[in-house]
Amino acid sequence: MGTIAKALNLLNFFSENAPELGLMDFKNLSGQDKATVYRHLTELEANGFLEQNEKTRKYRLGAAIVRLSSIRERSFPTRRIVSEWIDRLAEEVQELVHASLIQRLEMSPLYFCDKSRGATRVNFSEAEMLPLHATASGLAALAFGPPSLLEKLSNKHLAKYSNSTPTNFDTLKTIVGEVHEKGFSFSNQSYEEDVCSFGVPFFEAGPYACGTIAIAIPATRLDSSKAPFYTKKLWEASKAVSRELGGNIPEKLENKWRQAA
Amino acid sequence: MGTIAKALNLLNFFSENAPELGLMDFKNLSGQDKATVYRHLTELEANGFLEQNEKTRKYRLGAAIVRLSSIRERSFPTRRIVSEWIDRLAEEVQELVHASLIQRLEMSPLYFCDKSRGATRVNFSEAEMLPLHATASGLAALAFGPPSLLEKLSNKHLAKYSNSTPTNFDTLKTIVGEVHEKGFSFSNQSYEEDVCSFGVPFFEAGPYACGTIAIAIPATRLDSSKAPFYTKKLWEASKAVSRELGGNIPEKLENKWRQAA
DNA sequence: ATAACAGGTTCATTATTTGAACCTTAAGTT
DNA sequence: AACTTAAGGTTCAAATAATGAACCTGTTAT
Repeated sequence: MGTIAKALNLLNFFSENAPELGLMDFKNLSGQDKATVYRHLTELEANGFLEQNEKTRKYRLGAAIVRLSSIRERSFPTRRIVSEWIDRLAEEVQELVHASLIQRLEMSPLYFCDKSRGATRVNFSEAEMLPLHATASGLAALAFGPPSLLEKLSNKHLAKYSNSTPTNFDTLKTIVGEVHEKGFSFSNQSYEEDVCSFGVPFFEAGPYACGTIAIAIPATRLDSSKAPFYTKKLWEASKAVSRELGGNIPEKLENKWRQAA
Repeated sequence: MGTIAKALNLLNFFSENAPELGLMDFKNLSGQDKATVYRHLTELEANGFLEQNEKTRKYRLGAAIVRLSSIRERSFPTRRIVSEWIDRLAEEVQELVHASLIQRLEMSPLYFCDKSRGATRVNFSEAEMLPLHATASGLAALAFGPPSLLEKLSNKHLAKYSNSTPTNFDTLKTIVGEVHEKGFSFSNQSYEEDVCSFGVPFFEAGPYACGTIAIAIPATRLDSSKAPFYTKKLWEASKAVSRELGGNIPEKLENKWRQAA
């Protein structure tokens, strides 16, 4: 891991629950030497990627990130477009809905909205990258994203998150094949115990998905008779999002959705 | 400049007009060796800060930036809060309004909205950092932000952007004193020829401003009798934004505003 | 066919990053 | 008031990672 990666990786320790971190937090979380971490933090701060609280000396994500994000969103307004439809979908299904983008061999959360009403709710963090092989999002990405994704997983270790996580590549391949066949993915507590989810891909340009939309539901609340309702709503949302992003649902997939609905 | 700074600096070449850049663009813009730039780009991409268009091989800002920005905004929703009031202010004054945050010795654009109707409009880029000594934003930051800002400028070269840019530190100090006295800043084409602007500080925590709000107007359209109207509207917006951010307008400043209005 | 150019790669050289140890400040304890 | 602890921050020789000239590859234009 090069210096740049080490420095950027420090930013990944922030989350909604940990919006401010001190030098020692970074040291412990990253396992790097204090001096190294300190220099990286200072350099990130000098470039506006971090800001330091003068009093507590803790660091928080900086203005440069908001500025760059804003530039990206003005040219590729993925998040704005996605968020509108996710909000609507969350309202309709009354459950947590999230959208994520394919980033290397993980899914990077882009937006989420939780309108669930039951006694329990799914814990979702925008800071946490999602694995491809263990989540409905990831499976939809593997089935409809660039084929190279699945290939690249073939020689990777598939981490076991729960009893139902597919850890064998051939099993995964079979599952992905089924997802491709059905036109949506389903995860039964394969990432987090007690959470089930449905996922569909969305498209920005070219024949392969750039991201996914998923509904996550506490397993105890899942009513399997509602599955067709969830998938139908996901398809509608994906079509809307893809259209607005200037993307096309591949013809074969769109036919599948039309027939099933 | 360390490796990290060199890599992060590459991200600053993006703008609304240049949302995608190729290897050679970065090489020319940064003046660095092609191999160096390439490795930096790859490392940024591996960490999600860039994405590469498979066909054109050009790079654009990546999903990680949007994700991190979203984490920051969920904990410190500066941009969301500011944007609401900027939109409203822009509607009221029918001119370009922007908010920027103090970042080191520059102002980092946070949000802007242009509702101007005249024949000309101010060209504003979210990608471009604003100098402290030559813009209304910067002067408001110098007058009401941390006093260390002005101190740090004392041994810096003050770049001359136009005939009316203050390039002498003592002149600048006098101007900043006047801004402090009046409770708002005014720039008469001191950054861009043909653009005048009014600026006020806003507050998040502590006694010093964290950012500024400014109205930018083509010089030819400026009606000086409207100055009291602009400053009054700016004060209202700053009070609203600061309140929502959990900040306080320092008592002396608030009194000044109350008397002038 | 060939030239021009952008993207991408290599490897010996060079310069930067690294980390153990040290310093400083603030808060809590005796 | 002296002591302890822990966090932030700094130093400098040693070690490692970054660098850039030259080279390769693929695409486009003539």
